[in-house]
Amino acid sequence: MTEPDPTTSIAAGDAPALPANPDSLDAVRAALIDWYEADHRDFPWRRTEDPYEILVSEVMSQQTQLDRVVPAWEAFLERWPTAADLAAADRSDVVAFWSSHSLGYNNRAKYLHEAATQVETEFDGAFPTDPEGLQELMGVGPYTANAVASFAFNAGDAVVDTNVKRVLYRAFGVPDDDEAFERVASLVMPDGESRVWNNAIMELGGVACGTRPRCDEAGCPWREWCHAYETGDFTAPDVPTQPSFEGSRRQFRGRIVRTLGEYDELSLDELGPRVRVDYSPDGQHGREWLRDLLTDLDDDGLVAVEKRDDRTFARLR
DNA sequence: CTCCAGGTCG
DNA sequence: CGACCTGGAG
Repeated sequence: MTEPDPTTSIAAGDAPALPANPDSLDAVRAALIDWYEADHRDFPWRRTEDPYEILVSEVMSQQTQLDRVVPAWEAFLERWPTAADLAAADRSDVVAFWSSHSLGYNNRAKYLHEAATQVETEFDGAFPTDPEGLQELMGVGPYTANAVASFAFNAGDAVVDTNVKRVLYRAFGVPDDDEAFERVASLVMPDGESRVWNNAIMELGGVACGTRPRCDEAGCPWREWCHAYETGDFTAPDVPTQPSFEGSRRQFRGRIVRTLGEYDELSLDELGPRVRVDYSPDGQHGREWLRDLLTDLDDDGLVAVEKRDDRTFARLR
């Protein structure tokens, strides 16, 4: 019989990359875990295995840079230390907290509150421990379910986010295809090691293999196997560029929620000028424009709109 | 100006 | 598939 060829690619595509030789695959795995355990950023949620605390960190991290998440995460947990505490809170308080801490996407505050309620009412106060169960929770999709299962219970599959995709694309020539990323990510993760592994590969994507690669500065543990390091081609998968936030509908939705978080209730003409300086009741950006935004926020369950005495009032819901 | 742990819902 | 959020860093 022939010896296994150590350069054979497991990844699809034409770039030879991930070693098929089991010994080499073990070496690839061990190198990353050793690198992570030797030194990594000390985020506070990496010191807990409480699924509630992990979930809060994951939801916050999806939209905000990690350094800015830390103080918000600590303040949130100080105010609502457990899922039961959060479930018992008024949703408007949770949304107001979210907005005042500039955490973005107020809908996620609503989802988090709803998820805590589900844990209390549908799961008897105990988080599901596997990704399938976790996905039952509002606002928890495949990504977050895997992350929580991994970091809280060491029971997840490989996490695939844009960081992981970029690492796999560069290092092993995995084609820019979601199924290929899932397959290779799952293959390279050592069985039963989701907690340390997912932390480690995301750390790699965050500090060594970002948009700007820092292979040598960060002491990347995969240099000897890395296709990009060998060729000098550090192209990364295309990430869809998002429309500018400035002046967008989203920006004004955010301002409305933040403003209502500071008041009990406001009429249209009280709210308008606080949301945009060029508000004029009958102008281009007037009552009609504002009422349209409030209607959507009402539909999203974030704001309550009420007509009284021929006037319209809004409050956080 | 673009990028950043962008993923989830309807 | 479109909508949803922020602001600092580079």
